[in-house]
Parts: sequence; C-alpha cells; structure tokens
Amino acid sequence: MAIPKPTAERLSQLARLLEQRSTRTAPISSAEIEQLTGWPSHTIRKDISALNASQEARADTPAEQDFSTPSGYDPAKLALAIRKALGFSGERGKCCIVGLGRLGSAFLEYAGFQGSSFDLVAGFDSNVNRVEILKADFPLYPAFKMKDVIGRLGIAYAILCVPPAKAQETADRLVECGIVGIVNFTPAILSVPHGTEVENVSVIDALGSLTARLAVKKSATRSEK
Amino acid sequence: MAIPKPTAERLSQLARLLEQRSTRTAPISSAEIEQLTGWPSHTIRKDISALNASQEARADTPAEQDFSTPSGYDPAKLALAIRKALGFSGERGKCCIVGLGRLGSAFLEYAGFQGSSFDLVAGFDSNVNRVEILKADFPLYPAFKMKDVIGRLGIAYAILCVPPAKAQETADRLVECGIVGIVNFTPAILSVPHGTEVENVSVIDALGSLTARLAVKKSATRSEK
DNA sequence: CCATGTGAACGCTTTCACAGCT
DNA sequence: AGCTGTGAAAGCGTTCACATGG
Repeated sequence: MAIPKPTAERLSQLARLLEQRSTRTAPISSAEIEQLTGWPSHTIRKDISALNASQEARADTPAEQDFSTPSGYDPAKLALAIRKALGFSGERGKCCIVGLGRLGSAFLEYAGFQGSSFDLVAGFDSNVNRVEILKADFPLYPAFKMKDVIGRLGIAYAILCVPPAKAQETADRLVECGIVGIVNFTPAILSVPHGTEVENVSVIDALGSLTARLAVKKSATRSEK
Repeated sequence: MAIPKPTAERLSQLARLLEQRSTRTAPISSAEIEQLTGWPSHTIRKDISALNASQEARADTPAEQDFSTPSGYDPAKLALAIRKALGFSGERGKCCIVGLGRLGSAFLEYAGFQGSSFDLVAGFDSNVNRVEILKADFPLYPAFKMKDVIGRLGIAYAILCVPPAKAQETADRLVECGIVGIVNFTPAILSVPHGTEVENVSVIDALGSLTARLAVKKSATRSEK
C-alpha cells in the first residue's frame, strides 16, 4: 500500500510546515491546515488516512500512531509519522553542496535546514581557493576528494550548483560516488541512470508555472491557492 | 479547452529545453524528446495534441500552427507555440529580485535567463549599502522605491529572497505594488490574496520529494525518469 | 514506412457524504 | 457537537492502439 506521489509531496511539505512552527504544540485541525496551505481539508484528511494505511502495513513503531486527538492532530507526532512513512528510517538525510560559486555558497548560511530532516555535511568545489576562503559549519573539500568523502560519510544527496556547462559531467561523477538524489539548481537538463533521482529547481520553470496558472485563472478553473 | 496543469508544466519545461538548444534547427521527434526528458513519447505527443486543441479554440495566429514535419517537430516553432498557448502574449515577462543577500545577489549573474521568456529588470534591498555596492546588468534600488519602480516598469513577477522573518511582510507589500506572481525562495509559507500566485522553491521540499520517490521506488512503482 | 495525432479504456487522485470516535 | 477517518463516486490525466498524413 504505497503512498501516491501527489499525496507524498503534500505530506512532505506539511511535515516541513509543522517542523518549522514547532513552538506550537496545541492540536491542529485539518481546517486550520487548509487555511495555511490552501489544500482543501478533505484532501488533507485523506492524505493522512493514506498515512495510517501504510503504517499498518509495516507493523513497526506501534506507539507513534496516535497523532490524532478529539480536536485535531498533534503537530510533533504527526510530523514524525509523516517522515517515517516517507522513508526516513529515523536517520537524518545527509547532503552535500557541489559547486561553491555565488549560488552554492549562499547555502552555507541558509537557515532553512534547521528543523528539517536533512543536514548539510560537506561542500565541494574544483577551485581550491574558494574551498579555503569560504567558511561554514561543516567542512569544505576540493572536488577530487568527492569520492572519498561521500563514501566515508555516507552522503546520499547532492545539491548541484556548478556552472551549466559542467552540470552533466558533474552529475555523472556524483552518481559514481554513490549519490542517489540530486537537487539540480543549474538550468541544464540532466540525464541520470535508473535508481538515481533528479529534482529540478529552476527559477525559469517556476516563473513558467506561475504564468501558466495566472493564464488559466482568467478562465474559470478552480484555484490551487 | 484549458490545458491540464501537469501537461502545462511539462510543456513549459520542454519549451525551456528547446530554447536552450536553439542552435539545433533540425526537426526533433517525440522519441528524441523522450530520451532527453524521460517522459514517454506518447505523453509528449498527447501534450502537444492538447496544445493543438487549445490553439484551435483561440483562432488567432493562424500561421504558427505548422510546427510538425514528417520527421518530427520544428524546435523553434514548437517552443513558440507552447509559450503562446501558456499565456505568453508575445511579450517577455518582467521580473525583479527582492532581497539581495547571499541568495538574491547570486541571481545577478545567473545565466539561466538568457534564452528564456523572462527578463530581470530590477533588484531591491532594504540595505542601501548593498544596493550601491552590488553591480548588475539592470538597476538596483533601495526598498522604498519598490512601488514606484514596479508600477512604472510594469513588473509582474518577484523573486523573493529576503530573510524568512520578513518574508510575509515583504510579500504583502509586493502584492500592493501590483506583483501578481511570486517565486518564494524563503522557507516561509506565504499567504496571499486571490489573484496572486506563489510558487515555492525550497531545497528542503526538493529533498523531501527525492526521498519520497526513492522510497516508493523500492516497491515496484514505475519510474518517472 | 516513418512519425504524428487522437478517441477510448484504464487507473489514479480528488471529492463527497456519512459513519465513528472522544 | 466537533473533528477525524474512510468507502464509494466522480473527475482527470495517462496509456494504449490504431487511424492518418507526408
């Protein structure tokens, strides 16, 4: 009983939302989540229902299932349950930044990782100078140490911020090093072998989506938010 | 006959892909696109079919419909037809960057806008110092000039890169200034009035999607790429 | 023959409406 | 009473298989 992809995507965002506002411990209702996210409350309940179903299938962690109270969901427990159902196995996901130019180095001081389920544990750049000049809470390495470091630390994800011309070549190398997920910030379209996943993050595509949605709105389609 | 959202998203990416490789003028087949993007060729043909349908509905631009040749699609004509169908009205979309910290200033030298249908035409920051120190191909302004500049230039889109704590407040202001689409790079969840669209770009969510997809793969689901 | 183009069947996701729990 | 939880129905997007056109 696998979780449908759109559902997984929503749940993932929901978990992030809950983790961010972790100061709030009072139960949160599906109606309240609707207000925050724009997703209809029944969709949310259905998503969480799918979560229950998948949790029963794997009969482990028997205690963490009671995230629902008479007046809503327990934020912390719900977030945890989502993360587990989406394959988090308790451990935090290890990520590295590849390419420490303007964009890549911006992540060195990015606040968004706190409270998430992922950690930045390394950075790489082919320019040794940059590696030495830049400072971060985690170590930075020259590119030739990629294989060694990624293997040793067991890094699963890479955030790709190299120049477009080097994107494919670098991606190939990352796959060889054992990376299974790439967040691609370059405008290049990557092709990777089966078993590896790419998520493209492109301002241009984001702008395209916006334009498309705005154009559709002028007709009479229901808004997503 | 509106274009379905998933279809629109694929077409938008396809258009970007074609625009990027604009040196290539030979016809491109759906099979070739499959290789490049990972989407099955029938999905692509169907998407383009939807494009035809929507073009017939609006009976304008009668000449630009013949993008298909006996051995594939004409790249340039296809890209143009997609952009038009997705609401591009010929004009290029004007964007501004709001918040010129590490992340925001990275866009000042971002290559991805070339060959796209969007132009960066302004940047804003509340720190006057930054505005004066940074250099770009387009003018940078202190934040208090937002209303004036956005109105005067007719800017429709904003790329939001301010610190999370100021995100909502800044978004409110952008809406007041007439911005209709926001690409939100902050980890904050924004709420905006109807008629305005937000596209969230979050590394954390991207990582979440990757994890979800990788987890599902271990079962027996068909891969997307 | 090649590749496009599209109605029709299929399968998945969302929506609905109501049962169940506290 | 209020909110969660879920089978059943409806709505959509994808897949298939074949008709069509250069």
